[in-house]
Amino acid sequence: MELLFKNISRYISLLEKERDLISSYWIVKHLERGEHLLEEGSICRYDAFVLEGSLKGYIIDPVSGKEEIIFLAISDWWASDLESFHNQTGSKMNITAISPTTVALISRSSFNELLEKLPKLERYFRIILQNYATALLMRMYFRNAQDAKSRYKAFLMKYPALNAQIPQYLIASYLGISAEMLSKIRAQKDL
Amino acid sequence: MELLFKNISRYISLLEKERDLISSYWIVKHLERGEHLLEEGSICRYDAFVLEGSLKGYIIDPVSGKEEIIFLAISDWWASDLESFHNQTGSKMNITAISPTTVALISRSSFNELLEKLPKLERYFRIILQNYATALLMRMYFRNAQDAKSRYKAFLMKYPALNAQIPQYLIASYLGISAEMLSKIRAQKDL
DNA sequence: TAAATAAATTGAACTGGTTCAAGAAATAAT
DNA sequence: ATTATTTCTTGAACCAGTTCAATTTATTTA
Repeated sequence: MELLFKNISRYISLLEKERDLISSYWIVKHLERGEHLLEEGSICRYDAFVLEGSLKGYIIDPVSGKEEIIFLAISDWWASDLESFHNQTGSKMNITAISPTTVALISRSSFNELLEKLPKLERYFRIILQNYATALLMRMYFRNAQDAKSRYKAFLMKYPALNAQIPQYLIASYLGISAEMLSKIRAQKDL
Repeated sequence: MELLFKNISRYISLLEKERDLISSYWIVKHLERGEHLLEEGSICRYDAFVLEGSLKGYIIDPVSGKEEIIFLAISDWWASDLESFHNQTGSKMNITAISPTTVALISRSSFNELLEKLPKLERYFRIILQNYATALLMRMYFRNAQDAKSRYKAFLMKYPALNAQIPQYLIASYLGISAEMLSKIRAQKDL
């Protein structure tokens, strides 16, 4: 939980008793490799902050049955289906542990209650969403504007920690390229 | 400005004097067709809310010199380079009026001051950013998971107003396909 | 309303990346 | 340790969508 406080403290300052208040709203949960945090069709009951391990968020193509990676999350990242969590509607997404993982969870009702009791958290969430939206916009741009190799190079620069922890075929899908293509790119000597 | 209040009121309630306070922080500006709101390299000084008309946000490819549409914005939408605005750093983006356009502008310092005086606006911005991030994630997903035709069909369903107001070649770029391809898709009878 | 400019269309040649298939290497389970 | 499973690699055939080029249609502007 220390990790979450540290993350929040980057944007707003917290008093001792505010930390305690925040703490009381969260549940820590452990997931085995392959265990689901969210399954397609069900409602995203919890917003998750990753304390340790790694998760993948993905959509299964109804035709080919293939996983399309939507996001990857490791320690110090958030992982949930924003839409499903906030509207409490059925999710199109699956979230599954890639490796043994520990997450801090908060339910929708707790989330609302916590924000009412501690309105300055609105600011924290506003800022991290701002950063998230910026990152997403660039990720989308790069998918069309740059070829597979440049995208992988940019990914290596930006997320070395992800590259080290996540299997290559999932990174390929995250980048919007086939696993075979990424393998061929990595085989090239001029990276 | 009434449009902005209406937009905000969808998520939080505003008192008469709060509206007045908000009003005092905004500048209304008119842009001619082709006029720039933001140019690559310069700092995004204002966050813009579109009152009337249409804007395009785009990045010019350094190699081909082609415009890559990042976003399209019409009446009742926000339009700015979030990253450049919040960090006051040089932008990679251009924002230009597609047609004669009226925008409401707020500077970074006014934005901060306004949020301090009226903290409940944090909540408004948090929620619209949440929705924005959700929309972006889906837009990115569709670019890889669906073919050009399905993307255009989904676009027609989701943004009929955009389709009616924006030239076809800009919509093509927004969807991540060539103008020629979109022309061919539209020529097909089974849309 | 005519000339100039911008936008849309169409066809042919091309290509970056996919898909399929089959084997090798690495990792996990017993 | 050995087996089972998952991940990675490599090559060949293929294709959705691009690029280029030339023409038509629509929209501005003087």
